[in-house]
Amino acid sequence: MDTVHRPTLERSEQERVRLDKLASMQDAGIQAYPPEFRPTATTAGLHDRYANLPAGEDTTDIVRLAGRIVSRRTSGKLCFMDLVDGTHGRIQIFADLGGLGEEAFRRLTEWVDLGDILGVEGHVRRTRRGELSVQPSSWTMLAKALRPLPEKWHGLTDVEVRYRARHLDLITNPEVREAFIKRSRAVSAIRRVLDAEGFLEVETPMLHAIPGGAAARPFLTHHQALDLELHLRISPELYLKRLVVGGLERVYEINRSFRNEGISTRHNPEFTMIEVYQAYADYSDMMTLTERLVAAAATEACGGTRIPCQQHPTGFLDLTPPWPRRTMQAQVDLFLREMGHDPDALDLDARLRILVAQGGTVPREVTPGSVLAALFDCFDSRLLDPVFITDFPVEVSPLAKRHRDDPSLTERFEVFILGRELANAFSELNDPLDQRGRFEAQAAAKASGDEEAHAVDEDYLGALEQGMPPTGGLGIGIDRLAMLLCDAASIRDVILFPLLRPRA
RNA sequence: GAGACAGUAGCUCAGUCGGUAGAGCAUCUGACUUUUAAUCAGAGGGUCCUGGGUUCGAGCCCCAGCUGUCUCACCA
Repeated sequence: MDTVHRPTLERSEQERVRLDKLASMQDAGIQAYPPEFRPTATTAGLHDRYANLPAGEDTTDIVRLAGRIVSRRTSGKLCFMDLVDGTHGRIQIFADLGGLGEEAFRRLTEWVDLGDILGVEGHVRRTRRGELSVQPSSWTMLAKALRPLPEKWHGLTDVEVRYRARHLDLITNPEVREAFIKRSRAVSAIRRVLDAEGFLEVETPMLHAIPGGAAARPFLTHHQALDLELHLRISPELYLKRLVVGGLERVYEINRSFRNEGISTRHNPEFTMIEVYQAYADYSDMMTLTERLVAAAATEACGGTRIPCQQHPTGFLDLTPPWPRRTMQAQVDLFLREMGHDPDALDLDARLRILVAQGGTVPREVTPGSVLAALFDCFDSRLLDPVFITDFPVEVSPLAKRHRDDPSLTERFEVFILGRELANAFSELNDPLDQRGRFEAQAAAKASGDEEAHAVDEDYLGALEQGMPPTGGLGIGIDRLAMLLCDAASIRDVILFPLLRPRA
């Protein structure tokens, strides 16, 4: 923890040494933080360009290279350093007395510490031991590091410090950097697919007077000038559908949403979703869209749709479309049969008893639909391979359109992978009177103590009354998708700065 | 919100039965012009998470607190 929180006046021995070196540079009239250095090469670029340079071979090619010094080996009149840059290659700096001259070499060994950002200019060569190197004729301190790096072999392992001081984590642990690059690639692949299909990326408010679009406890905040209680959004859904009413027939938002709930390996209070709305589409269109988006993300981030996975018994996770589609009823029947029950012989009371025996949450209002959903929740963690669970009961789906063949169900699905919900989608409810009725049922639940129930949103109802075309809507958890692609056990491994309690 | 586990040098970690605080890397000094976890010799570096308690004596035992991790609950 000292790495993170140390009063600036209390310096460790190593920090005092570095401050002394800084002072010594300043005494010599040399800037430790100069304004400019233009590299002409990158570490990865040099490895590409000189891949075939034989060991022991020298070139006359002069390059300017900049990056962080992560390792150093001095040997009398030689000094080997490893320099790392943003392309995340590693190039050896082969500094010698002959190449630098006496003063520059002495200053190098005197002033340069592990962790400093250095610029070097020199020629490219490959050493007899086969290490591609730059032999500098000059060097420039670009940023003196006043704190030491974590240990070179074990790196930084203390998870608390890794999250609080993510910069150290990124410098030290290459796999961490790789994970965030994968996440970024996945998101840009999703953008490319949607942009190519004519979707418009939009931004909607994060400050909501009425939090809607999901069942969740919101964060509260306050606007001074308007003297207004506001909530951080729990979902952008209702605003996005207003845009569809307004004629923006294909929209999406990659959004940060906020839910005032517990923190776990699968939950961060602020998290990233993508929501997509497409007019004149329904939930089966959203299923194929989900498959396209996830496949594109996996291909871009991992090079394919079959990816390594420690949590899967086979060691792999196959995301290749198409994925099976199964109604919630059929899935629950499967579970019940696995337990030795005959689903057709179970009445509501019997199902309720099984629910209680399984340790499930008994719904506030016991109906066939709510018990079905509660039973499903008992077992959903078993769904490892991608599967669409479809046709949710209307009671638990206040924003989804009723099923065309069964008004007690909705045209809704969720995608489960590794026992976790990855996506949630439906044919959007565009019947304003039905929607009003659903809101009122939610409001009644809220009045009887359900803190997460939906409130009646008159502005949204007004928009629906204007007429929303039949629309398919889809939400995908980006953090959870990133977890899959990165084979990460914790959501904190794919969120750069997960929420932690502040240190005093 | 509940339980289990953890916190010792800049980093990674030992620390026996309660009896002077340890190692490796890093740092400092010295040697070395082909090293790459470089090597060799020497040195410095500690609020043992915090606060109480027990004890002649606490890194170690007890209590409380702080922070984190995991599991559970709520949820995506």
